[in-house]
Amino acid sequence: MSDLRATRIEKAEQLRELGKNPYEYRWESTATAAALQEKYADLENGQEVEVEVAIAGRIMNRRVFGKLAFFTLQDETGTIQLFLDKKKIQANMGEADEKAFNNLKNLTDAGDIIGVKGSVRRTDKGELSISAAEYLILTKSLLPLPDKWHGLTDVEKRYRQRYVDMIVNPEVRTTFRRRAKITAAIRRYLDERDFIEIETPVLQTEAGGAAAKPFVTYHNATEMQMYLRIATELHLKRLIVGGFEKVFELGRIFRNEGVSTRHNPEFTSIEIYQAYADYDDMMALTEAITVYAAEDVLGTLEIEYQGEKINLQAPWKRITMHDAVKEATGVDFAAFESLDEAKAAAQEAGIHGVAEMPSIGKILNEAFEQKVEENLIQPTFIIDYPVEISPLAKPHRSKPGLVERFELFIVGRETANSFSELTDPVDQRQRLEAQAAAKAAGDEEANDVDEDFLTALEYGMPPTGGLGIGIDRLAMLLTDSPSIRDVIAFPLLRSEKAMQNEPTEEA
RNA sequence: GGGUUGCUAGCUCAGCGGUAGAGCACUCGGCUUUUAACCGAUUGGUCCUGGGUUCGAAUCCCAGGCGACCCA
Repeated sequence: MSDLRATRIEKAEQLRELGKNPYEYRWESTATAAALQEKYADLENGQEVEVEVAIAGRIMNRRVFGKLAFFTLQDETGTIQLFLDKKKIQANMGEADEKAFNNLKNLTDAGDIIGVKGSVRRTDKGELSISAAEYLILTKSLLPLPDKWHGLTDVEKRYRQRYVDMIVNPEVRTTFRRRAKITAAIRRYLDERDFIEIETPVLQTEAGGAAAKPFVTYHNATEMQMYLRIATELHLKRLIVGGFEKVFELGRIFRNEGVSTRHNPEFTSIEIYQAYADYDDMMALTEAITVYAAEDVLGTLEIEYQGEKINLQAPWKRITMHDAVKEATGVDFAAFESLDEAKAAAQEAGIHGVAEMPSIGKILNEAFEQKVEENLIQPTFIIDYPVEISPLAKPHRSKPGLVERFELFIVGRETANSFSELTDPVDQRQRLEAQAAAKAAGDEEANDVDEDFLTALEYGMPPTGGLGIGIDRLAMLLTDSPSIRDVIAFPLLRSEKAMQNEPTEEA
């Protein structure tokens, strides 16, 4: 199907022969489509305003008559019609180009990018338009746009060729504009409170700070195997040791895991650490940041997600993991003396896959994931986790066996995770060594001991509250997007070409 | 990992064992108030790939590829 393309290359060539550059250098606009639509909303049909405006954008649609043409022009803000009258264009451009109007008819296509100068007028039929006096073709497009009516709906194509998706589905651009506003709002909020953003390494010799399988890579010059970070936690804590009291990093994290509507192997988190604070402070901060971002982006705290009404008004519900599980299953895991007792009760309550679990804490967590998580629609802090699943959190000040940790759930999804950070280097070493042992025993989500991190802790870290927020999931919530791929501009997809060169160590 | 499902023209889709189709887009002709412009004519295909069954396969079967949704 190179016919269309060949025709357009030929048109570009014709433009060159006419002394025009089909790939121009610059254009100065004085207006945008949306601003004009707003400013002249009350202009009556058939009325023209004698102002000169300059605008540029992509031709989305062409309706061409013998001596008159209507183009739909799209810029980043929206669309506006071009009213192209042969007489007017020839009167203005005719001296230099006697075929100016015909060239517009014959050498432009839907998809081309064009600059236009003219006056503002509302046509007899009521469409606000720019009545063109002159135009300049800025970029000749060689490929046809998708069907002007049905657009681009093939999901795979939309992801693989997101630029086309963005051209023809304006709501996609709205989503990414909103996502940018979310991250900007969060940074502004933190900046105003004297948090500073410090960039920590993506390439690391030890992956740590989370339970996840890392991507492995190799640095030639130092002959080191390296990992892409799975969290920013351990380096941000080093900064706290170093004397910073309020730090954060909003950036990309990599986990070598599957793809789903909630997971992409690279995603964005923000981790925030505040010295002399604890997880109660972090709960308040989580609420404040989310509320601030929602108000900035949506102007309201009463939002709708996939048809469900969500109220972000703080304070949010807080409930311990034990109580949440007890409410849902009737089982009180705090009451068990032995692992077997807990397993039996869990199985009785219809919780699957607990037979091999090594601790009551893991069973509790499993019960939570199976019976509670998906029902946490309104923002809810689940607090006080078992120590077994929280190797970086400080022991609870009053509840043995638990740590001071919370996770935030909204629309059934974990959206934030936070602790009073563990600052005892001896305790921390024991817990990391247990993780390393688990890795040695085959747990792919466990990682080795980061000795340098422990050294840092031994120099002394102040009491610290830490918080991680999943930016993609927050963006999904605030853009009403059902899939994480909708809020990632270029989500990971398998290569279209079958790859034969993948190394698999699986036997 | 399992289940369901999709892949046909640039786009959106129909065809489901008997000569590969429609609308839009493209090309050509006509047209000064259209907005899915209209009227007329034309053009356009690795039916995802590879095997198999059959006189005959886009269609049925097997394997694979790339997606989507659901489940553990």
